[in-house]
Amino acid sequence: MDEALRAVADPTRRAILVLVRDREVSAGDIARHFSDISRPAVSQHLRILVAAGLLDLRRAGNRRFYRLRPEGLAEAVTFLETMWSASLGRLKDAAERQERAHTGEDDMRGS
Amino acid sequence: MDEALRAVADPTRRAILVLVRDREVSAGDIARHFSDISRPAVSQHLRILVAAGLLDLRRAGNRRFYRLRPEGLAEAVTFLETMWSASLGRLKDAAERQERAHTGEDDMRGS
DNA sequence: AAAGTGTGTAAGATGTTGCTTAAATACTTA
DNA sequence: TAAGTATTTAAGCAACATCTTACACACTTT
Repeated sequence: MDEALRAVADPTRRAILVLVRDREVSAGDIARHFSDISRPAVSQHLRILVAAGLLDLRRAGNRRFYRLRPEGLAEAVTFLETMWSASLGRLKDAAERQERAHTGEDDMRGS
Repeated sequence: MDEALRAVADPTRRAILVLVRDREVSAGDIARHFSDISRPAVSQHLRILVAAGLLDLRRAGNRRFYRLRPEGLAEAVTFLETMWSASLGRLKDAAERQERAHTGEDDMRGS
């Protein structure tokens, strides 16, 4: 998870993920989308993403095709969702508190 | 989102988030959980988390109480889930391909 | 008001990241 | 096999992140 979250923390790498989400894209085509940084820079980002398990690589002749590997995000998604779900808990608590504040009203739900 | 994901990329900060997920915790109590790093280091992490919108701060007398602010994770969670959902798409595609491979079988589902 | 707690800020050392240019590798085509 | 195309690796550098120690601030208690 650590590696995946570190990888995803960089905006260029997030842009790459979006680019290869639905289809394979060659290293060159990916690099062409980033006019501001050099091809080697993109290549380094790709290496990091592959190492983090976030990208699948297929070598075909001259070229290398990258594609999102969503399973690599599993742990990161789980972690963030677990944290995120705390908001539901808080809303629920607030609702219960408010409900209890209505004096004399019975709570229909069990527990 | 960028700030939130960068904040979450650090393991110490993730540990802090877990610590304050369900309850308020004072800066000192948080720091006590990290025997390996100094109190000021923890304080700096707290500042980063607050700046990223991931922590709520309540000052009470001498102490400062921190608590998870799940809304701060909204964009990050959405992004990761969007990426993550690509796996569902892929499984669906694979299933359809396989189905089509069964010669002469009709596809019952529309589209 | 002085001393005691709890906490944050400043300054600086150290390690890490992300970029660039130059060179190397891998495969393809003439 | 020589030249061409696609891509990565190497080396070096500037910027940034994280830690530490020393200090400052804000409240509380005596």
